[in-house]
Amino acid sequence: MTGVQERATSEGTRRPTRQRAAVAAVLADTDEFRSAQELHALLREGGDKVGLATVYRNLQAMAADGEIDMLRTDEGEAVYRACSTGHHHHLVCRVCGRTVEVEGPTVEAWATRVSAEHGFTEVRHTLEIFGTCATCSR
Amino acid sequence: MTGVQERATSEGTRRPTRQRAAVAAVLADTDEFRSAQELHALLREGGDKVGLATVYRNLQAMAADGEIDMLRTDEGEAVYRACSTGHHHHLVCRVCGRTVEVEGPTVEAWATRVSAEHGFTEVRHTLEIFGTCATCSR
DNA sequence: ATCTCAAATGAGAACGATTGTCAAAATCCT
DNA sequence: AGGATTTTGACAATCGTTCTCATTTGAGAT
Repeated sequence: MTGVQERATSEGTRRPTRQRAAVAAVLADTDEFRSAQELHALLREGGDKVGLATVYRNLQAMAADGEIDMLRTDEGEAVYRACSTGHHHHLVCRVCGRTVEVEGPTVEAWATRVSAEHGFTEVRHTLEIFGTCATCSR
Repeated sequence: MTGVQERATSEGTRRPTRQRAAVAAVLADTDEFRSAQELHALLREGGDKVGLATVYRNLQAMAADGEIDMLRTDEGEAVYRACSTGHHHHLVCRVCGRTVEVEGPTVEAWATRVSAEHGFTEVRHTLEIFGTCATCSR
C-alpha cells in the first residue's frame, strides 16, 4: 500500500528510458524546487517531447526511490529537486519561495531518541519550516 | 495576493454569522486536524446547514487571522485545527500505520532559532517521523 | 420597526493539479 | 528475431478548492 520497501535505496525494477533520462537531466540542471508542470514546460522548451503524465510518473518513482527530494508548497503543489548529498531540511519563504537549506544535528538526535523510546526502527523523517523571509517581510 | 496583512492579529471587519459560529464550534470539538470537507460533513451530520464554499471561506479567514492552525497533509490536502491545543508531531509506523503523538520542545526551539538566524518570521513547521514500530519490526 | 447597503451565503460552474485508462511503442530476455 | 512486459502518450476523469452571482443577512441610520 505504502510502496515503501525495507531497502529504501533499492531502485526496484525500473527501465531506463529516454523520457526518464530527460526528466533526471532537467532536474539536475537547477538547484531550485520545481513543480511537475514547470519541469514539463522546461522539457518542451528544451526540445524533449515528454508527456505530462510521464513526467508525473517519473517524478513520483524517483521520489519514492529517494533519488530526488519532494515537498509541498504552501498552496499544496508538489515540487521536486535533485537530491543534494547529505541530509538536511528546508526553510521555505511562503511569499517568494526562496529556500534555505539547514542542517540540524539537534533534530536528528531528537528524532532518533524519540523513535527509540517508542521502539521504532528504520526511521526516517521529514521536516519543513515555512515562514516569511527577511526581504519579503520588509 | 497572499492575504497576509500588516496586523496579523486583527480580525478585520468580519461579521459574526450563524455559519461562522458553527464552523468554529465543530473545530472546537476535536483536537485532531480535519479537512474542510470532513468539517463540512460533520456540520451536516450535526444538523447545521452550511454551504461547502462557506466552510472553505471561513476556515481561510480564521487561519489568516491566526485563530486556527492550518497545514498540508502529505497528499497536499489542507487540514485545520483549533489553535489552542498543544502543538505536537507524529511518529508513524509505515507497516501498520500506528501513530504516536510526540512533543518536542527541543525541535520547537531549534526551529525558532534557525528561522530567526535567517531572518524568517511568521514561521510554522511540519515534522513527521516514519519508521517501523516494535511490533512490526520483528 | 423599517430602510439601506455592504458583507456573507449557497448552489453550482469553473479551475488546476494530479491520477486513471488503454492502445501503441519501447525494452528486456531467450 | 519474437514474445512477454513495462513505459509512454493523449485525453478523460477525479478531487480539492476557488469563483460567480443572485439572494439573504447583519449593522447602523431613520
